[in-house]
Amino acid sequence: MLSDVMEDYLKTIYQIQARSGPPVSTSAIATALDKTPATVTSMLGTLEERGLITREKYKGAELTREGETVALEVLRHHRLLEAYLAERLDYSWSEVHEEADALEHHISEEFERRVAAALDDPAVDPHGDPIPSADLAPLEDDDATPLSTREVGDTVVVSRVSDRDREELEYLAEAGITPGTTLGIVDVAPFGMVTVETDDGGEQSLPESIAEAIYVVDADTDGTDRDAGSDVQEAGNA
Amino acid sequence: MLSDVMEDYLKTIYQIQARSGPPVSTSAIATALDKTPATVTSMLGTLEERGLITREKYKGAELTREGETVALEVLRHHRLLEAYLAERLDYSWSEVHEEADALEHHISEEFERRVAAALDDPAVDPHGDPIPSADLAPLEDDDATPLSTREVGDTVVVSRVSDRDREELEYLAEAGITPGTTLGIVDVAPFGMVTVETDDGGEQSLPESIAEAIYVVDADTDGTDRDAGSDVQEAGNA
DNA sequence: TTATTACTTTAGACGAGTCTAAAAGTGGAT
DNA sequence: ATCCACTTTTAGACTCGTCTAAAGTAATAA
Ligand SMILES: [Mn+2]
Ligand SMILES: [Mn+2]
Ligand SMILES: [Mn+2]
Ligand SMILES: [Mn+2]
Repeated sequence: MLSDVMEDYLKTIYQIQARSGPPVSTSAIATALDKTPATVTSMLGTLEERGLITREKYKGAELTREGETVALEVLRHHRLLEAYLAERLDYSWSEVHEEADALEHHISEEFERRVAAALDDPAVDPHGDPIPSADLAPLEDDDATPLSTREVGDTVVVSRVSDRDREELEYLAEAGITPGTTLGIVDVAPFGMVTVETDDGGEQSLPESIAEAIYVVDADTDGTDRDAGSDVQEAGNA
Repeated sequence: MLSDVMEDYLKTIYQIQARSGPPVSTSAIATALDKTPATVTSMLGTLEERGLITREKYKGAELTREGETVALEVLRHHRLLEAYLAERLDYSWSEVHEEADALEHHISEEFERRVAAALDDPAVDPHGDPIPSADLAPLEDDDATPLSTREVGDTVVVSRVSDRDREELEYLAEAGITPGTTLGIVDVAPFGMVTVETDDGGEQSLPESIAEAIYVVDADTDGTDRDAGSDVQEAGNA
C-alpha cells in the first residue's frame, strides 16, 4: 500500500511532467508540494526503490508506467470528486479543488465507481481537465495553449482553466469565461494584458496572470470529443 | 489541530463511555482500536496534556467537555456520511460504515453543511444511531435495550442496530429487520436464540449474537421524535 | 496476610516523513 | 581552464504513532 504522501508526490510529478516533460527536478517538486529539497530527495529515493520512478542523480525524476498509473488513479479520484461536488453538492468551481485534495486519498474503489456512475462517467472536471478513465489508460496530451500565447484576431474556445487559484476562478466565473466559452482576441497590450470579446459581445480585459491560466484551442478545432462532458463544465460556476 | 489518530481515540472513548460509563479502561480502548495497551497509555498521556480527557492512573480515562465535543464532531461526520451514502449513492446499510470511517476525518465543515442540507438535516443514520446536531450539543442517552434482554410476549420497536458487523447487517436486511420495525417476541430458547414475529406475520429465529446487536424500545413508547428521520432509515437496505 | 493473576505503565526502539546545516555536483560566465 | 552561483544530495536530528519487553499496581484467592 502507498501512503497519502507518496500518492501526492506521484501526482505532482505527473503534473509537472505533463507540462514540462521529464526529467522533473527536485526543486520543482519541492516548490509544488511546499517541502524542502532535502525532503524531496529523500522521498524520491523511496519512490525509486518501490519502482514508481526512475532517477538520474542531480538530473531529476521520471515516472515509470507503474508510477504513472498511481498518479492517474489519484487524478481520477480528484477530478471525479470535483465534478461530483460541483454537480451534486452545489459547490462552485472555485471551491472544489481543496475539498477534492483532502478526499482523493481516502475514497474506496466502490465510492469511485458509484460517483462515476451517478455522473454518467464524466469526461472532464469543472475546470475542463480530462478525467482518467477507469482503466487508467494514459491521457493523450491536448493541444491547448495559454490564451497569453495567442494573437489579435484569433478566435478560440476555452479548453480548460488552471484550478490552482481560487480568486482567478471566481474572477473568471464572474466574467463568464468557462470551458466551452468562445473568445475573440481584440487586443494584446503591454505587460500581457489581453482584451477578449465573449459570445454575448461583451469585452473583457484580462491581466497576464489570468491569460496564462486559460488554455484555449482554435475555434474550428472545436467540439471534437472534449465536449462530451460539457454538462459538467457548465455546472456550479456561480 | 488534532490528528486523525487523536480523533479516533476520542471517538472510541466516547462510544465506550456511552455504553459502560466512565472511567474507560486502557484495554477497552486498545481492543476497540486494535492497538497494544502500551500504545494506548502513551496516547492517553497526550490527550490528557491537551485537556481532552482526564485520567486516573491505573483506573482509566474520561472525556472532558472539550474532548466530548471533538468526539461528537467526528460522530456527526461519520453518521452524516453514512446517511448520505445510503440515500444518495445507493449504498446498503452494511457498506456505509467502512466508507464513513475512511472519510470522517477528511471532510471540511463546508462539506458537512452541504451534506446535511442535501439530506434536510437528518436526525439518525441508517443504523438508527442519532446524528449529533451542528452545535454539537451532548446526545441524551436513549432507553433502548438489546433484544436479547427482552421476554416472551413483549412487543417492541427496533430503535437501532449495531453497525460493526457487515454480515449481521446483511442478515437483518434480508430478514426485513431495520430501525422502525415492530417485533413480537414469540420464543426465547436456550443459548439466547430469540424467535420474533415481524409486521407481516412472518417468524424469524435470531441467534443470540444478533439479538444482542438489535436495540429495541417498548412498542407503546414508540414514534416520539426518533422517527423524524425514518426516511433515512428506510433507504438502501437492499 | 500473602501470593497469584490480570491489567497498566514505563523504558527503549523503530519507521515514516520532515527539517536544518553542510558537503558535493553542475553548468554558465569570466 | 577556472570560478561562481545555484541546485542537489548527504548527514544528522526531531516528532508522531507504534511496538515489545520489563516493571509496577490492584484486586482477588488462598
Ligand atoms: Mn480508484
Ligand atoms: Mn480540477
Ligand atoms: Mn464538522
Ligand atoms: Mn452507523
